[in-house]
Amino acid sequence: MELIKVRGYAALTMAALARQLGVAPSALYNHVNSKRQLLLWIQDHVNREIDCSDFGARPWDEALESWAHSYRDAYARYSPLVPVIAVTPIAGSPHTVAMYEQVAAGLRAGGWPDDQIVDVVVAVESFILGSAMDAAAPDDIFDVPSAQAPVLAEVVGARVGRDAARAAFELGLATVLAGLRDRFNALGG
Amino acid sequence: MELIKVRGYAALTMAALARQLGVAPSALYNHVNSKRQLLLWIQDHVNREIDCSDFGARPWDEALESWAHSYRDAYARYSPLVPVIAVTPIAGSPHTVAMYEQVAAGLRAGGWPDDQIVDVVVAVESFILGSAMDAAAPDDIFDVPSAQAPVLAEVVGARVGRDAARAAFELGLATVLAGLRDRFNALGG
DNA sequence: AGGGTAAATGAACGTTATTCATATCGCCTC
DNA sequence: GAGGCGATATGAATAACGTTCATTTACCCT
Repeated sequence: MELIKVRGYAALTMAALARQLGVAPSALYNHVNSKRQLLLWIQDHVNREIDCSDFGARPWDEALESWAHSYRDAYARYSPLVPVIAVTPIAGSPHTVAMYEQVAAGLRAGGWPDDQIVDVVVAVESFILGSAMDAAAPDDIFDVPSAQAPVLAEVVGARVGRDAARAAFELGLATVLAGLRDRFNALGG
Repeated sequence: MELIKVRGYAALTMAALARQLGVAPSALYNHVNSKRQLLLWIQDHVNREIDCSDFGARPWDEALESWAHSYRDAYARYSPLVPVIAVTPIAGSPHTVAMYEQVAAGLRAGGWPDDQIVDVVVAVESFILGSAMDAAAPDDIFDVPSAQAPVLAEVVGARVGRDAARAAFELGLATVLAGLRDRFNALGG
């Protein structure tokens, strides 16, 4: 984790890690099966930073909101992990399992039907992980000559504020939560 | 593109591409600067598959819906590209720029204010790209021993149907669109 | 005292993307 | 038709990378 924080994610190589530990690269393989497994350990560790404490303590939508914020902020700092975690089974990552258990229990207690809970979680998580990747994008990603795309150039210029990725995330999260409340209220019939 | 389709994405190596073309690997560098640039060409080509034709022809929310479907389906087939496109400036990818121009113009014509259009697009796109990555995940990604996480195990079992990733995407997209309509209707004051 | 286990080592391998000096081919101009 | 130039192909080479393996070292427990 220290190596990633100091030198950046690309610097996390087996050789660099070994050097950091004052050890030969091959020695690492007495403790970890592969680099992929190492990344899974890191992912499970990062997931400990995610705050699920509002589930059970507050209404489901507020809990979902603070969870989403915490989740996005954690992976905005470790965005190269996103493609890994998106396709990796969670069994074997205890903190990850514990997180999902808390989220699922919170939604169930909030009144969501069992057969929609996973889809709701996956949908929200897809948005979160997409936003975390977007947070790693350069600020000028949409810059384009106005001769080529006049409308686009104009609306990009109309965007105000400094942290553009965060603003888009906030708008999107508010939108998702509003939509989920609509759906939830329509459940009763 | 043929190489990816037949052998899978991991098989797209500079050496394999050269062999496919009946040429030495080093010869490729007379035509492309790096593998990253090659991926950007592929991305721009994939973006041609995305259907934007409803923008301008139908209401903004319906256009956004068909665009999102088309976008997700395209990148569900090329999910390893997602982390690349999420952080790459669009200038220099003509079809990509044209796509965003059409989306931006459609939202503006639909009545969205200039200063929210980019955030709306980025938010929807984050959800789409997250969903595209999720589509590449194994079906049993959430399988977990029920002793470890009883609620989670139960709601995972309660999920019905075959294409789980698609179901989550449909639920999420409907949710996002509902939330956007709420926000749009609240604009007038 | 000795055996077994955990951990470290250096050398090696195969796979990447990428660079470079050199060579070939074909077209345009004189 | 000769000469040259630009575009392209080539093979050899390099630097990372993850990973394997046989071997040694160190230490704890009996």
